[in-house]
Amino acid sequence: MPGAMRASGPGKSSRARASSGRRVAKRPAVRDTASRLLDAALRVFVERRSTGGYTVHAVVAESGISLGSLYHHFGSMDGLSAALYARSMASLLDSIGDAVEDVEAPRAAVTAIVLAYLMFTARHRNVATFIHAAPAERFLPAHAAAIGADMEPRLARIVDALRPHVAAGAVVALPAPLLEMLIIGPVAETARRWIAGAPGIDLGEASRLLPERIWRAVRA
Amino acid sequence: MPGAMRASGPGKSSRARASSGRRVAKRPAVRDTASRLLDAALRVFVERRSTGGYTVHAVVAESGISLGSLYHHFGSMDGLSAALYARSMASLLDSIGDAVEDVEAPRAAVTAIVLAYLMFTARHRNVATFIHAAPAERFLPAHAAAIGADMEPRLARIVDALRPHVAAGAVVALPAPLLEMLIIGPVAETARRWIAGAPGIDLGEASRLLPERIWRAVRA
DNA sequence: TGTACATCAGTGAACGCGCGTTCACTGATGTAC
DNA sequence: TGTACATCAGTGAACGCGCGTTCACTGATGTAC
Repeated sequence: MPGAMRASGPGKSSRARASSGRRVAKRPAVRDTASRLLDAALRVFVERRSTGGYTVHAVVAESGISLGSLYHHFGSMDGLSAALYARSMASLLDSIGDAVEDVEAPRAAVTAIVLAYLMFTARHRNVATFIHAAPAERFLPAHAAAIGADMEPRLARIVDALRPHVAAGAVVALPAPLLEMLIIGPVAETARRWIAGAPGIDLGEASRLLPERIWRAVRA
Repeated sequence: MPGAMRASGPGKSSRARASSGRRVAKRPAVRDTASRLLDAALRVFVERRSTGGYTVHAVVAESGISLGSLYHHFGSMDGLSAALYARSMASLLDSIGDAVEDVEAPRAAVTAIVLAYLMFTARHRNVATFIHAAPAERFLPAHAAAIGADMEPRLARIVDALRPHVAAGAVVALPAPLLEMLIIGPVAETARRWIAGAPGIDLGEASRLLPERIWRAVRA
């Protein structure tokens, strides 16, 4: 009985068939198993967090991958959560970094950051949900160093995009963290409430109205 | 052995002595037991959340009040958490409401809200910690209605303080939620990071610099 | 006033469930010689 | 090339701990008559 319905998931067999290149991949890549576990963890977190259903056993059932394999790759449930957080933050920060890259005008740069954040939230709602909820979970402190190291260069890329405009006097010369609060604060709070389903929050409306107002807050 | 160290906590006996009025309170008021449990819950949450130590048994040990009494008053662990959240939010919203009341000028009103939020965070760090972390816990959905009813009039008081300035054309006529995001967003994010111990976040500095910038974001 | 009863705050041992974790195992692939 | 061994992804039954909750109880106070 155990394992009866598990033999041929959509994963291994179909992928082996699909790779019609030089070498047939008989053993699926490590990345595959790990990222399928992360995908399952995200779904379970978003769908069952409110009922306390975010558990190893639920992730294992959702992914169709064995419990032992999860521990083989991530060491612990907290390790899995930390890896999911790192992957989620990387995705968000890269989206913003890509959007602001090569934007010359200061106002356009601020607008690009705001719109990229809101668009990411709309397009990857589950990821955004995890990003905003995860810091309150208990896995963070233990993995803070690794996560910080992963985020640092991605954050720096965004900060660097604004630095010349501050130096040139186009953006107000505030301490960097406060400048970040003025730009990210309203956007993050909007995302948070939209995710929570608060009434009257419309990401399209926010995208139209917030950039102008945030620009006014930070221009010199 | 059990109960040996519990007989004469600072609570009952000293309070009975202190009330030297007409009638000696032989049985401590219900509010006392309930609020001592809430106080203990807050301490336990702040001190042990990161290690998963926020549990009924920990709250009971911290408070010196029996487990059965906790269930008598709050019905469940989630009920206790929800009550703590309602009390915490009421405290924050009342602080802001008091600060903005009777402030005439629009700019002064916005400044008062910002400063009241930051000052509350600095003065009641534990309460602010709970306010920001609690929405990610699982007790909220079940008690959302009761908590919302408790918050509604307090929130309305703050919104009403700004409404005339929007009507008079001194504050930009944005949808109410977006106006709220522009004012509360940077402040809430600053508070969150300060609580998390992020480097470079200084509430005094934020109090000096943010009001001016937030005012620029929302003035017409 | 005294007696009987109802109400309610408060107690803490005990329970059962479900959680994260462990571990002995299989089998495929890589490596040495 | 074949043989022996090492490595590593993957498996799932089993375990023990600690969590939230229950419940039969005590004793103080309020109420009826």
